[in-house]
Amino acid sequence: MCGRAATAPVLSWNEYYQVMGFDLWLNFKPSYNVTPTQPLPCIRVEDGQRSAFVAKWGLIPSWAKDPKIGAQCSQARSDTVAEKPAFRAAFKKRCCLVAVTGFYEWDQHHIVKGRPKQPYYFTLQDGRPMTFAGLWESWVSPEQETIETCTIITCGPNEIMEPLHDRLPVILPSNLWDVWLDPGMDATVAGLVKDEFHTRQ
DNA sequence: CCAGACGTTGTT
DNA sequence: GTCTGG
DNA sequence: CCAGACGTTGTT
DNA sequence: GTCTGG
Repeated sequence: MCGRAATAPVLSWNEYYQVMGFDLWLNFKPSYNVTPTQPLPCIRVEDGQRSAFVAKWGLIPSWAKDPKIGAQCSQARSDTVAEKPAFRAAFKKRCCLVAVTGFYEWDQHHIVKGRPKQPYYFTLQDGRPMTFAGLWESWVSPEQETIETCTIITCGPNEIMEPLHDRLPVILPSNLWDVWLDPGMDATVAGLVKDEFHTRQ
């Protein structure tokens, strides 16, 4: 992973879809700056098969009366996600991958360090898309409209992020995708939260 | 018992 | 849905 | 987090 | 200044 002053992603979405192994995804409109409540491309396992879906960023728990809570549930801390009422149900049964080409993070220490106030764009060093550990949820509105949402897991910073910011999305290497997606592997998943989340990528 | 929260971030 | 605070 | 708004009405 | 929406 590396950070640079914010610029455009390095992979086209067509290339991205190919790398991720999915067909072109007609109902997702790529964006250079996704914000909470906007759609993100996700991957989950249904009947033992990976499938792609689009979910609004910002998890709305199934019990929510007001969907606005979703905007505040755009991230879930790795150290508490298993217990928090808003996330624990999804954590047990609805882990997903969130697929992006990169992400922005603002410089938390710009004033103290005398740096310009600006966001940085982070990608993997080789420019491949990256895959966040996420959760998804399904919420039914009073009008019986179903809304699928997602959140991303965050952990502490690695050595690259640390000078800029104290949080970092959990980026799963490809050998952990199936582990994270397996709904039957609670113990392993819990282990991931405690251990792998804090390793460096 | 009922009512209300349920989350993250930041903080010169 | 489930927990906490009053 | 940042960006952008920042009002009024009504009241089974 | 502070809240809301993205």
